[in-house]
Amino acid sequence: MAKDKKLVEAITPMDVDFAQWYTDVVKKAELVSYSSVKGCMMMRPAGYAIWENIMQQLDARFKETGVENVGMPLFIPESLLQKEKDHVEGFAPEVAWVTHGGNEKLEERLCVRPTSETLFCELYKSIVGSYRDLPKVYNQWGTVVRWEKTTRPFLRTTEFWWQEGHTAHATAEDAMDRTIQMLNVYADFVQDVLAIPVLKGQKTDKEKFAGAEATYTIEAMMHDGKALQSGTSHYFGTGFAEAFGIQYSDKDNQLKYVHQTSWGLSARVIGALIMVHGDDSGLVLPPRIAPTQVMVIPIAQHKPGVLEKAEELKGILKAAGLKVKVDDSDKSPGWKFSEQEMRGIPVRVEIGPKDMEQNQAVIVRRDTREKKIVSLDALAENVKEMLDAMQHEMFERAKERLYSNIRDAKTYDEFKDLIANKPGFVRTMWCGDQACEMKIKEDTSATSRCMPFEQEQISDVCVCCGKPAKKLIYWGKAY
RNA sequence: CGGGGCGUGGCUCAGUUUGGUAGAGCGUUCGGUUAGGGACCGAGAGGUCGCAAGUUCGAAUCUUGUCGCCCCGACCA
Repeated sequence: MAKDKKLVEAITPMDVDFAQWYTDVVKKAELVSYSSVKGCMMMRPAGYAIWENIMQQLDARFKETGVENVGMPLFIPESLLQKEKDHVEGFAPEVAWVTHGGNEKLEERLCVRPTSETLFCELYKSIVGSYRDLPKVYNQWGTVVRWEKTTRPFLRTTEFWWQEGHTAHATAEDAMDRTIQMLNVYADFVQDVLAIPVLKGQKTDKEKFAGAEATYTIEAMMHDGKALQSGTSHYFGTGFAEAFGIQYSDKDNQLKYVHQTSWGLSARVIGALIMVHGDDSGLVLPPRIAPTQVMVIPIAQHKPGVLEKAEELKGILKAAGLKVKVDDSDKSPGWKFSEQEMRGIPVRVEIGPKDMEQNQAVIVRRDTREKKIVSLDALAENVKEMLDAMQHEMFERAKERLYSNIRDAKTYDEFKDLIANKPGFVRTMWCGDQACEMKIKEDTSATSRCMPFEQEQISDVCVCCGKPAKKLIYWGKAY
């Protein structure tokens, strides 16, 4: 067995420099390339295929709940953006403006959508008149632009891929139900498919979406203990409806404002996939999201029959419903192994002359590197079993890491010590006062992540000011 | 927007202190040998040194300006 370092010489080890490790993995797995516009990334086939799988599987889940897809404009007139006060204040600092069409200066400048609440409001105003028109549960897949100061592939880019759902309902209850329903869709998807455990809860007023009455979030913990907000669902009440005049005639013949929601999940979750599951050899993809689940690697492929056998195995595995490729490139086997590992392909099948003599193949699991010699007659069953075990154990491992890195603090000294010296989240009681939130951020650079739905009383007083506690809340350093 | 770093073949970089007309490794192309953890030999292709102005007989190197990127902080999915 060769020295391990040879396998990964191109990737900076996580422990040495986590940020550099992340960048290396993104590049070596060929997920993206940088474009000539700062913060705009070009998603390459390996990266886009992951996003395609996310879109397909999430979209299917949306549609089961009655979501309909639409396509909305890229541009928003300044006047439209400005209709909701909190919203425009929140987004104005980071929008890109179009001032010219061809050579003509525009009478009114247009912003490139940073999010599309205002556009959906414009649409709903024109198509909702009666309670019979409700609810409207629309979603769009697309990109938006936010002029970020600093950018990193997937985690924070100027233009990013996402979906944004926007709904209008007759009652506050219906809107709130939808808000929570979509948060649960996100949580289930991220946990079941991406194998990333999340904490569900509500954002504080300080952290909530510009224009929302309440924001709910799923928070994931990266390998370095930092938080990544991985999906959000907002309850708007009638704020936008009042600003945009979206009213309907109810059964009682009264004119009423609609109650709205919006919810979004972005390609940022690919960053979470990398930072939750990746290791020093590169990406590790959960089988359910991997664009290629099995790579068949022929050994000594020039020898008669080897390539043919590899293709035959691919056929068998495909017939069993798996996504399979054969690496028939003119590289050495060692190269191909490393390549498969960097790209995070869950299982590889090694097939060479020695195996063929014995009607067997070697199958290797990406996350644990567990090797198994299996009879070709039972190949598909064994590979499937391995994929299932991997999916399951990846989630369990991540969950174990998440919960073992959440610590309770009752006093402020304890809190500061934990934030400074331990990776992960800290759980405390909080008085609900924004002043304490600001002080904590000032003192420790940690921000509130969420107030979990399952509330407990772990102390009677706020960890910061000592006043009576109102909420159990998670804190952490965030991406 | 503050702090730090960096712009030289596709990539990573050396050369800049002391000015003399551009180099290495990797990749790539062709030919051959190899093959169970990043194989090897031989031959080739590929660069107005980020951009602009200046100093000089002569600038990758010195001066001034400018643009861009990366990393760390303040804000966001």
